[in-house]
Amino acid sequence: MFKSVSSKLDVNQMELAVLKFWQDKEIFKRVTEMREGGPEYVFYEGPPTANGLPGVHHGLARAFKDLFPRYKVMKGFHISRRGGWDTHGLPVEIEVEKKLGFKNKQDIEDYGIAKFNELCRQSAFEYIQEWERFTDRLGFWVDFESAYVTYKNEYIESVWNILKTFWDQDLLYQGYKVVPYCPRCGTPLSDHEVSLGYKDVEDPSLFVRFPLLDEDGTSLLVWTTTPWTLPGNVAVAAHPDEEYVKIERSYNGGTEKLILGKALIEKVFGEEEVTILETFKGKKLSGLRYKPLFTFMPLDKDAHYVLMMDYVTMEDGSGLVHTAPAFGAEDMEAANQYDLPVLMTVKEDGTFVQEVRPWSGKFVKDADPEIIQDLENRGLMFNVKEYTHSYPFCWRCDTPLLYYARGTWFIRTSQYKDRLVELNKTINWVPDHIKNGRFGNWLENNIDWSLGRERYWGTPLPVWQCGDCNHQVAVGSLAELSEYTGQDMSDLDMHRPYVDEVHFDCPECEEKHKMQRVPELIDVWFDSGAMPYAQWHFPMENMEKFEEQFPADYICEAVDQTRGWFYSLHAIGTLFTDTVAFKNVICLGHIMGEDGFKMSKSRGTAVDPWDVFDNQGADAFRWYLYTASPPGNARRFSLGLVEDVVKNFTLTLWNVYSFFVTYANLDGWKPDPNIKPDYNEMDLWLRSSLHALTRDVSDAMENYDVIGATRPIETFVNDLSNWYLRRSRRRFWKSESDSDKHAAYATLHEALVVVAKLLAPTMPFIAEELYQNLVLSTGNPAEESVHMADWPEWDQSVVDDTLNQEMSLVMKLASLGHAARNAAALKVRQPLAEVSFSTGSAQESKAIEKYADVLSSELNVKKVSTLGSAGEAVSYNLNPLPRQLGSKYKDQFPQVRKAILALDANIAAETLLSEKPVEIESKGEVLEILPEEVEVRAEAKSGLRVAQDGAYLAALSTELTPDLIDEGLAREFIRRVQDLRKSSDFDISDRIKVYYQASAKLGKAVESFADYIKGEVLAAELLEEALPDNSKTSEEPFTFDGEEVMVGLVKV
RNA sequence: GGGCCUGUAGCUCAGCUGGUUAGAGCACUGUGCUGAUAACGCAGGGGUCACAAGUUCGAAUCUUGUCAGGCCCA
Repeated sequence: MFKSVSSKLDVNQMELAVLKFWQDKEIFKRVTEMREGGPEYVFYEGPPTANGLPGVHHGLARAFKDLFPRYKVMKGFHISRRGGWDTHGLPVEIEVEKKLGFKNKQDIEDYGIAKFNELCRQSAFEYIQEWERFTDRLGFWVDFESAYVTYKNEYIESVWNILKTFWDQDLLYQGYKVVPYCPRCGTPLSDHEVSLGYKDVEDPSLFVRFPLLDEDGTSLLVWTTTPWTLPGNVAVAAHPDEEYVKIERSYNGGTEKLILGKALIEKVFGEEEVTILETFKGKKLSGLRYKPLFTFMPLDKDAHYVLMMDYVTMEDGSGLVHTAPAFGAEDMEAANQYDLPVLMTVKEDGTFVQEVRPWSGKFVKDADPEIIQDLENRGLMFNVKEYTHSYPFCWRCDTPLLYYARGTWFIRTSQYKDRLVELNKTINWVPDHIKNGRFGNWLENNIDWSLGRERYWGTPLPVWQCGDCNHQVAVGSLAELSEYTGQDMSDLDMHRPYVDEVHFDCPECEEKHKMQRVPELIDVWFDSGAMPYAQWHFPMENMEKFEEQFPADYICEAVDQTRGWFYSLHAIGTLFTDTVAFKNVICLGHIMGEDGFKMSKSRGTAVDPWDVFDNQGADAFRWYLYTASPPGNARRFSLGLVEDVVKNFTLTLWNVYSFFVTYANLDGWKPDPNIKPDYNEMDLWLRSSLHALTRDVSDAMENYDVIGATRPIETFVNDLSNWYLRRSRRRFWKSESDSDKHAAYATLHEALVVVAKLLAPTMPFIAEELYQNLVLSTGNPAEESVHMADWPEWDQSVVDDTLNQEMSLVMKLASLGHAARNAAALKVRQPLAEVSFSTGSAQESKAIEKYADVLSSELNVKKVSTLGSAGEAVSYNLNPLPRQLGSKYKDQFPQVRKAILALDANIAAETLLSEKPVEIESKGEVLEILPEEVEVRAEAKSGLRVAQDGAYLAALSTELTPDLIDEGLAREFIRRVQDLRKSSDFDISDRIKVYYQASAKLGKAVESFADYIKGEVLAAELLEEALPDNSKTSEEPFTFDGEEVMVGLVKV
């Protein structure tokens, strides 16, 4: 016996019971243990930070993370599924700052770094219980007990080891990075902070002459909106492939020559007439030297010439870009590429340095007018205008931000650019456009990884510097640090401020205790990217564990991680171990609110994941995420959308399942592998579909194609329910227990069990529920959980493509039959004498005969036939197929088409239907048109009711004989009795006596179909008598087709 | 401002290397079926395939530009 199943499903209750089962039986643990010794499949958990509540979007990532490990385990792989927590970084600090009401870094220093960091340490795990509860309820199996934590000493020590390795290879260096900087607060701002403070402001827009050294009277015309950066100028940038011109114009009573971008002549000169002397590519300007505007600063490198940069545009300005490396990111890039000097003309407080004598001590923006005046005086100013643009201000103090070069630490990733690109080519990206698009482009334009952060809560940069001779050493472990200090450092808390208190003697100049750690922490992305190594405390221990768990077979995060975790893993993998860190990656799009915009509380589009869990359940939540859109796309989300999954998929499956269990229990049926089922055509078709489904889902799983692994199951379950089961019901409830019944049960049981297994990775709860009842309650030997079972194999010999095609044709013809009935206003309960079908080809017509039984019972007709080529009932027309003919005849297609349509359709159709070609004449040429190049469409002549779709046609004879009418009445009668059985709460198998009193015509019909009626409604007797008092009856008589009847039922 | 992605029915999505009058499911209306079904079948309304230009015998599909949304970067 199977556990009896209600047709009503309480999803939440069912899932909670499954969760409890997993817990009680420690299924997750055992699933992992039982596969020990199997091949290893490696999954990395991209560590979240538990300082906020998990939301729907975390559900998305976790649902996708869970899928492939569950699948691979069923394929026999062993998987660790180790969890991890990201605990460092600015977001954690900001949360704590908010709580304490801090405004700036000074507040933190005043409060005390030790106390502050302690709060950060706690805050990083503030919602860890919520995360665990959420993860558990979603059914994401990940091992929290062994989870790695980025703030642990072992973790940090591994990170130090990697950095030390880089240091030894000269990959770690100090350099400049231009950052948005508030001169009043004395601090750089994060991108997030910068984006808070954009305002439209008016700034000067000036065109300045840069006179060429070797060509008197000729100047480069250079544009800038920040005059204060001009004293820092070291070069002018031009685009190598853009067109430039040298023009001549009158000036000061004589003439002058100016060089600028060709496209910008009008913008610059307006109405003024100028003579173009020469046009050339920017390349030609390369290396031209000009006279520096200012010479305040000493130069330690070559400067003041034209260089080639691709970022130069012809959008505005002059096409010649002033370059001051200290004050622009692109400028700094140029400086690195061309080895230009970096002139630090401005102090940290935003005033000019002493060397810039005329404006020394003046705030740079205030010096703008004086600089402009100075250039005017020297005849270098071409013109000055006002210019409105958007410029960032400090969100705290409203001071205009300066882009300003700060000293910081870098990793020389750009040196490995080619290798980064090369290794990326071996990674399987889903969707694949990320590989060469977003991620690939980012690698192609790789710049050195800016590693330093001037913050408090994070992994400290393990570089110590001598306060005397500036000698630096990198420290790769606590043991090394112990050696330097001569003290046991193994208990040191490696965070600030403790690590900063460690001093030791300088090995170079032997100054005592002069080695002091540099102030920086490292970018928190380095923490997460180091996770393949640091989670094992590699290389201090677990060497073999690391080898086994590296690289990852599969990782999955949202698309915002391209430059985050995906990059940090890849960069460290490439530089540290010269391999990829992951082989397959799914890059998810984000979750949107139901309006298609970012989910937002204020617009009311935010969804609490627990509402989904409690109402629709985790399975439907997951299924929606897998099937709604391709993984890389942004997807809309609302409770209603998940509800649709429950209604359309879960409940359909559940009802098939509950139908099966109900009847199997009634019949005492259980699977018996020793009985070979005697399958009928429907069974063969279903099994063929099932095995094809298993094949397709398996292939999709292997290719990380989530849609391909899910949507076909939906289609299958729909066909299972609405075609196989609907057409097979009688086989289950008929009274004989014959081999046909057994075959039906065996087929349905096999389908449900296989579907349960196919759903195990995606809908782990309902899969378990089905498996437990359908497999384990039979007592046959089996694994204890569907997740311990092996992934189903498919049998290619069972897959019959012809059968599948035939059946879909039959479905289509049935559909047309219904349409014809509908058009004739003849309800299905009214039997009809005959239906005829026509298809476009002789081949397809064979299926009509083969499946005549299915069609006749589905459509309630006595006879099924094929519309003959005799042609008495139909005429034909021809439809030339552009796909075939177009590609064959190209631009001749229109004429060919015309010629085909000009043929006598009936004659041509005869030929084509007998699979012979027809000839046409086009432009004097005789062409042979093949049967597969033309679709033959039948059209019914009069007297029949038809429905048609393309070449397919159903023709219904609508004539009603007295016998047919009586049978129709009998069926109406049956329908009323069945409704009454149901509303009287009789059991499906109850035998009854039927009493009735009917109007004359109906009474006669019931009498003549008495045996048929008794069989259908399980009646022992059918009596035209007064209704007994104890009978169940309807309040009113039933009326239909102008007849009337009272019915009373008594249980036997 | 740059890169990548997305835009097809009220909603969620298909539409393969160009091929007739652009499809499915949900929702809506009508109707039929049912001793599994919260369902299902059939029919109907609902589309300038975001917009514009181009290539082609033929464009939702290819090219270019514009607009809107998303993410990342500046």
